[in-house]
Amino acid sequence: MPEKKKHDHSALVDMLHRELPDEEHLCDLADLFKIFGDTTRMRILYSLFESELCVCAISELLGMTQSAISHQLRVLKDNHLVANRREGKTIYYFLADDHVRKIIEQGYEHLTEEE
Amino acid sequence: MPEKKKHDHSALVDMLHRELPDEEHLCDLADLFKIFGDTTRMRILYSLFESELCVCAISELLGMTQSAISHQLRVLKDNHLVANRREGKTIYYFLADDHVRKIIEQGYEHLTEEE
DNA sequence: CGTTCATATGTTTATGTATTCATATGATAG
DNA sequence: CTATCATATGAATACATAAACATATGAACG
Repeated sequence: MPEKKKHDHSALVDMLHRELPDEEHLCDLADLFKIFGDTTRMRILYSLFESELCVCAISELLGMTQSAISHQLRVLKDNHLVANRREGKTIYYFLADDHVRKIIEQGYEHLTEEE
Repeated sequence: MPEKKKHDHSALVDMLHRELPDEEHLCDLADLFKIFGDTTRMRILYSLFESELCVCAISELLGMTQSAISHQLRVLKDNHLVANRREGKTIYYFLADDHVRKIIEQGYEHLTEEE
């Protein structure tokens, strides 16, 4: 039997290992928060709190190029945080889900209660 | 007076500009979510859901070097998501705030309701 | 159909950052 | 005060990614 040296946690570690959710779920969760973790995307999402907006309205509002906004809208759409509808040439984006609001509001609470 | 060309949103943009919270707040919010947006940090936080743990227990549990864990614990601590206490040579880390649980749970809900 | 407007996408570049490796701190025991 | 254990930190490297730029798609209109 192996000598027990130093700080030994094997029992605790074994137990917790059984309790932790799959790595995959935790990874998905991190990936979700990563989407919120960018100022441009956060500003876009916040813009859409009020109402749906077309791409060029968002560009003007945030003072950024249409390309930059389009790229980020794609990320948001791929992750089901926004959706869009077409009206002629114009495409309107809107929040896909009420969870988006809740997640952001929860984060906001953390910040404000901290100061 | 300037000719009105193309798609014009100036009125809408002006209005929304007044409604958007400061850039600073939105940036802070993105920075907060950025912390959750890393698999290692997410795994650490999840480990601490059960109970406080010392650094080397976390390292063993996640199968990562002590250094990597220490670096990430520093990020988490600087952002007030975890706190620690000393007991001799050992330092125990724990969740700093119940918001941490809530934010993660909210994200988890979004993921599960989606599939 | 060819032009124009709204949006999307591919590529490049610059910046941020997670991990590793080496080393430092700091507490305890002897 | 020296050795050892737990943890922290500094520097280097490797990888991810946001924005810019150029170009492509795709709808409407004459």
